[in-house]
Amino acid sequence: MKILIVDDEKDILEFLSYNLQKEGYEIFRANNGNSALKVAKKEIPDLIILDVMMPEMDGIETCEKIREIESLDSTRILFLTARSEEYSELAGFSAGADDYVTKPIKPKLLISRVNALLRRKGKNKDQKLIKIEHIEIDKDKHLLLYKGDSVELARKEFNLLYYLMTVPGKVFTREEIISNVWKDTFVGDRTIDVHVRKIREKLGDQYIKTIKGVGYKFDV
Amino acid sequence: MKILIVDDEKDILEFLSYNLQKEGYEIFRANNGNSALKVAKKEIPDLIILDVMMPEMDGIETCEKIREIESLDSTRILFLTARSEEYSELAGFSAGADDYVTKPIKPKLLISRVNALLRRKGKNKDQKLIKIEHIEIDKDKHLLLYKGDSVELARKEFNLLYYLMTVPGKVFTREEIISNVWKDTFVGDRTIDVHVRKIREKLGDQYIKTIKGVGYKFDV
DNA sequence: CTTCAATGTTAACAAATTGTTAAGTGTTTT
DNA sequence: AAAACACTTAACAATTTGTTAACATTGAAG
Repeated sequence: MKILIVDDEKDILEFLSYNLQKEGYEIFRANNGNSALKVAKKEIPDLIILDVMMPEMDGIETCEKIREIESLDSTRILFLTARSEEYSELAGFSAGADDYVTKPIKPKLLISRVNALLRRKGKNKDQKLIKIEHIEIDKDKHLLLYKGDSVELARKEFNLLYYLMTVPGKVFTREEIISNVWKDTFVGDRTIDVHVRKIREKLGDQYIKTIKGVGYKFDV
Repeated sequence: MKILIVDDEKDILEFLSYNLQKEGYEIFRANNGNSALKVAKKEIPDLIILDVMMPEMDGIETCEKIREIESLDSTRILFLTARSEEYSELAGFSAGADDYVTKPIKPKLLISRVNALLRRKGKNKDQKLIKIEHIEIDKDKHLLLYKGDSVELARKEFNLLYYLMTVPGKVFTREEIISNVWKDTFVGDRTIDVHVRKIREKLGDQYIKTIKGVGYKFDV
């Protein structure tokens, strides 16, 4: 994970770099907004730590400019702000910041916030588009294509198939399926079977395989 | 860009008008909440600068009323507040303010905040023109062309259709639609359906598709 | 090759969701 | 001020989806 630190004070740059490098992050630095933009465009960091108070272009403005850059739309932004500048918290969030930390900086706190931000970022990579042989499934569009033709699935059928396709070949137990597709509602024994049957009706029998005594899997 | 300044103190009105006019903005004035509402409805300013402390109707209340006016839903609101009135910061944001500046007013700071707000507003014009098959939609002109002919949609119908067309094919949940088209106002369950029906009446049934249990999508 | 638990199938029913109309309220235009 | 329009809601209709019960079939263990 790459982190870009932007501050006009050398001491703070050093201090942060040291602490975050220890955590295993790859660090880049800039000492003003313009140089930050340049580095960010080139390196596409996962996180940018911005000091609010900087001469020329301040953190807020830099943040706004960063948010205009398409390639950086998944980059997180964390602000450093003096405790007194209370306004910056609000302005910062409205400029597109994800979090902020007040000075004086406590390394432990900063690191935990950084870890949290990047953990949250990494987690968002659940696949929304899965393609296996002739079958494509797009969660956002709620669309299933079989050999290029759209196949209509009801919500539960869709969710069930999607869930099985997230790990092709893996056998999901009934228990796993219930807790992921049905969440908290309690349903009877045959419910899954009926849904599986409806999917098979529409897609053909060969894709969802029954492993007797274990569960179901999606396979080609 | 039009700015409406609302303050009961003549000096401040003068001071702000002078400074913002220099920046090239078209200025309107009001010295109380009621008159502000009248002018705003007529002129549809891009930004309203509101003093929090005013006799009769204060800034917060005025802001709330502004936010209830349909035609002003893309208008930004900036509060002027004395440093001491910290409560106003929170109340202001929850009333729908976009930013605030504390008195005493520093012209340079104010101007940079105003510029930032209006820049952000102008920025949202990516995708203001969407064309899909026979359907063209132009957000600025509030214009919808179907096979070259203009089709009149009411504001909510237009906003709803526009929102769905921003990502053709993607299913938008009712929740997403409510929070993007209706912002903070709370409306009942059937409201979306009724608007969808009206759009379908004018455009034909084939474009907005219902995904039962999930939401609606625009598709060709 | 039986046996029997697990799974498949069907249809009926229940539940959830959406569609439609009309009426009430508020807003804008004439 | 009246008329036209826009928006929301309520009430009910229509539709789709989800679940279950009842019975049939399957396939692995003995």
